Amino acid sequence: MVTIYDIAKKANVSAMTVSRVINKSEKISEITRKKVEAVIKELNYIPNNSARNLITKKTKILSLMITDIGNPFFTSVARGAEDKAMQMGYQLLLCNSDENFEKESKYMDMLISTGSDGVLIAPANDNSKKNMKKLTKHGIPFVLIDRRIPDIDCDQVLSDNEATTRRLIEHLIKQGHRKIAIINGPLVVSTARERQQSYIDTLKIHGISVNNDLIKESHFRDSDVTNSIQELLNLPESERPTAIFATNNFIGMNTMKILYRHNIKVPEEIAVVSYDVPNYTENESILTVAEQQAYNFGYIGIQLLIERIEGAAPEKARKIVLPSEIHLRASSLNQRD
Amino acid sequence: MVTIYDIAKKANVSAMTVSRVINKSEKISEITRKKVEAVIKELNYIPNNSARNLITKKTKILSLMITDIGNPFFTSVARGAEDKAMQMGYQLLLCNSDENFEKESKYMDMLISTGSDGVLIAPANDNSKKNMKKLTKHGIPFVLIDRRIPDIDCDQVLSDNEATTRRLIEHLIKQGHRKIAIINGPLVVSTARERQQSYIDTLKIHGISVNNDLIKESHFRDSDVTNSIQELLNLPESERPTAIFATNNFIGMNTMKILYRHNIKVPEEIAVVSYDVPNYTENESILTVAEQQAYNFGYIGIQLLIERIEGAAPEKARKIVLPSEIHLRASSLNQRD
DNA sequence: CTGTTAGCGCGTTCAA
DNA sequence: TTGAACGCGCTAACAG
Repeated sequence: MVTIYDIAKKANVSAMTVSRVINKSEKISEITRKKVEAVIKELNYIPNNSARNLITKKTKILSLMITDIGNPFFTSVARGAEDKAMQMGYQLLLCNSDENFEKESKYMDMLISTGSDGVLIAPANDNSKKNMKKLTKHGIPFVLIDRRIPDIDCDQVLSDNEATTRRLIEHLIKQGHRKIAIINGPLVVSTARERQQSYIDTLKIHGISVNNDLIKESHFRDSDVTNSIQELLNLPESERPTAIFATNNFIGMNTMKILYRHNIKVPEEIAVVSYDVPNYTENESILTVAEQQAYNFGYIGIQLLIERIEGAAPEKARKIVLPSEIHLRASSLNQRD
Repeated sequence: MVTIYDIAKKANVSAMTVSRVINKSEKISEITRKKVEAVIKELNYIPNNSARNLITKKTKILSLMITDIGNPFFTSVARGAEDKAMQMGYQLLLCNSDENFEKESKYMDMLISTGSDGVLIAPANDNSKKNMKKLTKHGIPFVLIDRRIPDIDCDQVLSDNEATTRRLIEHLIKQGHRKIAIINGPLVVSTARERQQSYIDTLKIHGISVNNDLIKESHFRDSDVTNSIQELLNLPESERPTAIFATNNFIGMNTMKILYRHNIKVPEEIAVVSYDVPNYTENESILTVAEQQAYNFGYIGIQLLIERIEGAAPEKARKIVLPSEIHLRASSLNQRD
């Protein structure tokens, strides 16, 4: 391995001078700089980051903690994060928590050990608070995306859960629906809570009483909605929903799949709307969706994070809310429209 | 920051003993081990990898170089890679080359500097050979996935391009098609070449002459097939294809989209088959596809890589070929079937 | 089984 | 503008 000492010897300078050249110090004569640079190129020297990190405590590595890169939403988040990180000279470590606090914790230790300069995180659930405290204790800045955590005050990039849900539900109401079911993720996740609250509030505003039999809790990942839908279908005619609000893309996709299996016509028998889109690369779906700015969650998140790391951020935590765009499609539109 | 010395002092042992406990050395008495572990937990100690790497020359970081995490194929690859890496105690650095050699090179320098223990790479194209040589020069093992590179002998995980293409084309021939077009990626990519060769060979075997007007070169990413399809449609009736073979998922998806825009009925007017699937999370498409074991490309690739890194691999390079599974769907099936 | 010594490659601090 | 000494946190090699 080539070290600064090898360079120093060959260039007839001290190691320190070489170090200065590498770190683009100003206080180097043009002549010695050229000389050292020549030797560096000649010997194909690449600095040892481990040694450097040991002193500077900086790695130029950021961690991206998401629940699953397989979810198209997070795939786009990752792409946005990656683009910004690369642009700013950082590299990105990928972590999939699978909505699991323990797995998240394990990653957390690894990324602290590696010396991540910062973490962009969509926390598994409210328990993740412990992991956030751990980061704080280790002096590692983090930015929350998609999901907030009670009592954690930090930079955040969030969806407009209240407004988007309201628009989705009001759309259904306008289509004549009064019995609207919600199939949600676990309520230990902030987005699930906020979407559910907005669902309830919107119904009430429009004078529709909330029926708890129409509120189902499933999972955002591995969202097996078979039982939920079966229960909805088993309800007496008077209660049976004419529309379903799926609170994330997987739930939306699986809801469509299961309804299809039950030979239930969408939207004639049951209309469906989904928060977030099942597939960001395709656009031919019949599903009415609220499309989030997934890419920007990552891109802006990393931007906030780097500003924080490099001391370019205001002391006060920043909260960015990214509005969604609703695409009305066949799954929720009456034919007469 | 808590160091092994803090632990040592509090546990009344030497730093070395603490180090041994951390590294799960066998030669530690049960009693001292428990004692040390207790203090580690109490002080929330997390090892500093930079310091450790400085000595061991290992970072426990692997890099995954793919062309685009936004491509569902590579998303699954990434998930498989991540799972195996995590399981083996490694972390994964994500790199998107965007099918671009220059971008790949830039990442290459970064990951060498960071000290990746190894690289799992789907190379941008044949030019990537230079980057492979660079890795070799720096003693960094790598495993090629999806795409091979001429004259580079190393562990590889590849698709069965020849056989899968042949089965796809023979399926079309059996459906009565004789004028079969191919919309391909750039021929500087091995998979494009192999799929095209197999397409040509299969036609010849079945006594169908190859018409160069039916061979179109597009891109695997940003695959704008508008022109290619326009040209195909402009062909005189006698030459106009009755079927299209799309050589990757994006091309397949976009082909469907453009045909739809042209109001061309699939499969009645033009049948379509695609190598690789546009969406791994959904299964309701009408597109006939060859589904690759994307997850295993990543999972097995990382396995080979780690074996190589840890000296557990045979000297001879290993070549794993993962067969695809063909799903026959409406886009290529005659109604009378 | 445990401890001591030395040094990994580099940047900080200070002196020249 | 340049250099010498020191130490970051840890582990290899050896000694006990």
